[in-house]
Amino acid sequence: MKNAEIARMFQAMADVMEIKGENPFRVNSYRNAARVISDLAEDVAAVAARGELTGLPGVGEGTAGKIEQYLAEGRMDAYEELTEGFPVGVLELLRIPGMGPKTVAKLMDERDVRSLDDLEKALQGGELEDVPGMRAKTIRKIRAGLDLVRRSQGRTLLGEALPLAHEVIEGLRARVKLDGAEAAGSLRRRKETVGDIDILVNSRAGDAEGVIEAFAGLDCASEVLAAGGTRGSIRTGQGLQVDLRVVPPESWGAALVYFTGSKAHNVKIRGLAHERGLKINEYGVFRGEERVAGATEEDVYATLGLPWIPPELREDRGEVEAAAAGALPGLIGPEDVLGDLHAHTNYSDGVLAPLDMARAAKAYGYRYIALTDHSKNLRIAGGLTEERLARRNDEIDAARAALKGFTILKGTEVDILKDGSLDYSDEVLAALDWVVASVHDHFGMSEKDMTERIVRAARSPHVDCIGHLTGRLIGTREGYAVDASAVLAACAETGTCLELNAQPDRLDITDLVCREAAQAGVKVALGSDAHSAESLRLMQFGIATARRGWLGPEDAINHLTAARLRKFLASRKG
DNA sequence: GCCGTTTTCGGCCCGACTGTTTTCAGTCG
Repeated sequence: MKNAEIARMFQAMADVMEIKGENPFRVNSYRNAARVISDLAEDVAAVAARGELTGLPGVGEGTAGKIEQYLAEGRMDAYEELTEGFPVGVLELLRIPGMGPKTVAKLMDERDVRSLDDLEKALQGGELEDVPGMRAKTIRKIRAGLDLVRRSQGRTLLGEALPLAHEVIEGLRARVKLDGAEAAGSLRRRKETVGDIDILVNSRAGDAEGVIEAFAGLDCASEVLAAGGTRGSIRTGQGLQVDLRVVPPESWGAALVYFTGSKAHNVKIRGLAHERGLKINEYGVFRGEERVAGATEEDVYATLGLPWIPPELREDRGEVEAAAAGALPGLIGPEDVLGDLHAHTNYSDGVLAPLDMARAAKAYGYRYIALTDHSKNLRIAGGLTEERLARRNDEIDAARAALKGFTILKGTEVDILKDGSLDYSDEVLAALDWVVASVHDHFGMSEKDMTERIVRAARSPHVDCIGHLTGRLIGTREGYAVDASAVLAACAETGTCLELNAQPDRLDITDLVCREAAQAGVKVALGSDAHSAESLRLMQFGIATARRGWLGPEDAINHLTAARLRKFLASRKG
């Protein structure tokens, strides 16, 4: 599947055009194409085969032609022409907060800065100090931004890594027969970012070489770093390293435990093994020379007197003690999430009409969806004036009539203004079923001011939920400074929910705050923040984070049926 | 480059904030 690769190319072309100062509308259309392709649930090649590329929103003849050329020839003239002679490192510079295309172009022209390393040197040498229009504050901001990008470098979002891991495993299955294959490591623990992908394959020694050979021959392998008897290593087009290990059946469970980690978790269970006179490694559990377990994870944990521990918990955050005490939490799963509580329609910045979005949610298996379009303050995202909100609500009424057996909640993602007041009047908010309140501007406030701002919103009787608590964009933007505990305390007092935004680059609140919320008695509201039918499936990353945060079904408000949810909301307002 | 029950050409992407300025350019959501 070439979706990610093609999306990346359009994104890169947009970046280059922007630095070169080309027509911003044209740039935007490339970005739009990139987003549509990466959001696509199916293989873009399948869409192309049906001749339906131009049916995708924002894809016209030009874009379709480029995609078709890439699918047919593995290259794209437009991409090559644009990027020829353009230093690849320059695009990295755009990831620095506060550095946009103009600044990048200026530093390129005036100081020959062509990469993060060049920028580092220029900063150290004080070379930026006499660049026109650049003074101490700007330079400090760039310095801080560079540090942030450096820190996050080498990590890939779960949302990118997981589909890639599936692709690798499916690719292997298509070529060789496997008894079992699973992604281990931080990916299996569903950490928000991963450094690389570790894949284990369960196969007899005699078949190992064929597996490695198939692995090295995968479409996504742009470079083969190693290919031995039982291990292989490739690098994908996106620059992500994938390691493969072939493990014999008798060691499968032990290897899974060992390579899933975390390191701290493994240290802990090795300690337990030692107390029992056992030795545990990636090949099995041993008493002296004798292997006493190893074929399954359950067996391995059982030799330590423990039940199987879900991978998401394996961080040495008390899970081993809880397991020993028979007190592991029953974790929330996809089947427990009965509806999505954050989604946009084409009234604001989504792509589907309310009825179509509801149909998509129903097809996804939900019983309800909250349509939470932006409020008027957020103009760039098509925030709704009161008039447009009323029209959207009328359209929801019509959609309700057309879609029996499914509940559509009239919602909003209302901006929390600078002073903590809301972007709609109490009257407007009172008429809605579900109100998510989010911060979208003035990120630079002090922690004290930001906390007061959000707490004030949380205390509004019309606010059902605080959206993306910190506003972070993983690897791109630090969240705003906010005292999560203070917000939790306010939410606990008023019965306001806290959103777990499932977008893979947000995952906001974090796993740790999830756990704190549950302890504080604050319900978590899972929302995909979907802007299209395809992005409804991003919910899986929210669920993964909730599991890492030890949440059970009852900790999430989405576990309520539509009727109970309405009752709960009514009781809050009453 | 895309798009069209106002348009096949001319809009689309607006406004606030920041830092550098003395009237504005760049970034961001």
